[in-house]
Amino acid sequence: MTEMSPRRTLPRLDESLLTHLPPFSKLDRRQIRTILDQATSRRYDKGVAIFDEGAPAERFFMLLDGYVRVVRVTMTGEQVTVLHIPAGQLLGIARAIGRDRYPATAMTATESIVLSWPTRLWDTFVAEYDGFATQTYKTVGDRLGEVHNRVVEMATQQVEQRVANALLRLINQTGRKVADGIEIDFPITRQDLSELTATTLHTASRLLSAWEKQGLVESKRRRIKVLDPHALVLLSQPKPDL
Amino acid sequence: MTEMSPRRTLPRLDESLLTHLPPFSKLDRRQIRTILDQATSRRYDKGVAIFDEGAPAERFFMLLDGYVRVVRVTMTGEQVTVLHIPAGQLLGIARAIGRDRYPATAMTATESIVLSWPTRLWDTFVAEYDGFATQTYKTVGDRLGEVHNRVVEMATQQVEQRVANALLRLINQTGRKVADGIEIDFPITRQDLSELTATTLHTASRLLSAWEKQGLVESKRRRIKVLDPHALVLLSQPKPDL
DNA sequence: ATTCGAATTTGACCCAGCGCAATGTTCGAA
DNA sequence: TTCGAACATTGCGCTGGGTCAAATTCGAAT
Repeated sequence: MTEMSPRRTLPRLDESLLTHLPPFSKLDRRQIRTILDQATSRRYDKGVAIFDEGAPAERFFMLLDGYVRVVRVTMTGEQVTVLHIPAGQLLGIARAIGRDRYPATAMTATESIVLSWPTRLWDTFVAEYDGFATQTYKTVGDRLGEVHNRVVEMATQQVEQRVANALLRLINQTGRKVADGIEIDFPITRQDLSELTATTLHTASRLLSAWEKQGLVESKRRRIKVLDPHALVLLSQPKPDL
Repeated sequence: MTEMSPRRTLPRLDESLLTHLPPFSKLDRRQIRTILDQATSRRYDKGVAIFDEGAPAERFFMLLDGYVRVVRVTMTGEQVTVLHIPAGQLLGIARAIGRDRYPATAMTATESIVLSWPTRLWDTFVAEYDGFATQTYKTVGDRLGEVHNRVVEMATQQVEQRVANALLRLINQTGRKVADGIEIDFPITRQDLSELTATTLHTASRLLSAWEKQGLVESKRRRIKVLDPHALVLLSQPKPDL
């Protein structure tokens, strides 16, 4: 079950895989073909590390499908999720920021499909492919912004607000509309949610229970469905002062 | 007192100002001369904004002397210091990450001297000056790492540890050795310290008082001197479990 | 010297949310 | 169908640190 699928280079990756993704969107068919031919494709099970903090940055990656958490582990062993990366983004781009080791661990939050290239090709990509660098740096900027937001959130918001916010972000990024609400379309445990919001499993569970009683959400094990997003938005807002 | 010194282009900025700074260190005299001739130099009083979150990124900056805090303001008006920028770094480089507005406010933590250029020149610099882009992106990477650290710190550490850490960082970055310890060589209030560590003025004050009683630090108003850095390091470490 | 405001200190109170612990539920594997 | 492991719920007690309030000290300006 924790066994990995073998790494393999698929004989024919379809070009349409990349044509819509920002870093490659300006390229022509031939260029994309070249890029794909140099890529390695691999599937990862849920919950495994794509690369580890501190390891030499030998490859860089494009997340084709799935979801990845960027995680840091403290000296005392607890995990903190620093940010989430959705499908369609590059990751492990240490090279872009002048590092030769990965600054954090990337771990799949769901089963994922990932392309990768040897880091050696990075400079080639930047030099040859128009818009590649620009788009990449835009991504870096977005991430910087996201992490800034996390800092602000953690500094100023209550746990309840943070959890509400996290849920909202999740349904925005990976929400799937269903009959009576929006469902997060991948398995997420209370534990995951607590790591996202820097709280404990217990508090997260209590909050979800409370919300469920109020009819805001509905959740079975590992599945969360938001029935009333607007009410969550209200919760995520700081309390109106008296 | 809150009056600003007039912006002015100094007739002769000395080239040695820039030669040692990473983004420019690979350039020759003539190139640096050109860069300086295009620069505007300006002094800022302590506590004023160099640029504001959301404003069009019309210029980018090099902090020659002083200290700058990158600050975000929440909808409810409280300030959160996201990171600190020491002299010798670029700032306001929205352009580098594909933004056309500043994503946060930069505010002087001390009196500061700043060079700036119109954003229009950014692409020129990147294109013409070898190593400029690379070095800049390294800076971006460092900042990303720093903010990551803040997230981890805030997620896992107690207030006491965070404040200890903040002090240690301050003495590392701007510490001045004196007879019986290391002094932070710019005025810093308890308030400042609390914003750095996401706590309250009161708690920060209590902690410093306690440490002063134990002989770890010594502080008059706006001045902090660390007598026993090692003890602080111990405090900054998570408690050994029983 | 006197005044005034900013910075600091300290005490008293209180509560969000963490730790602990026990129990219940769901699901996949055998 | 049974079993075990992973996931979830909930009660209870406790405390770190936030809030409120008041007093004190320092420094700079008049």
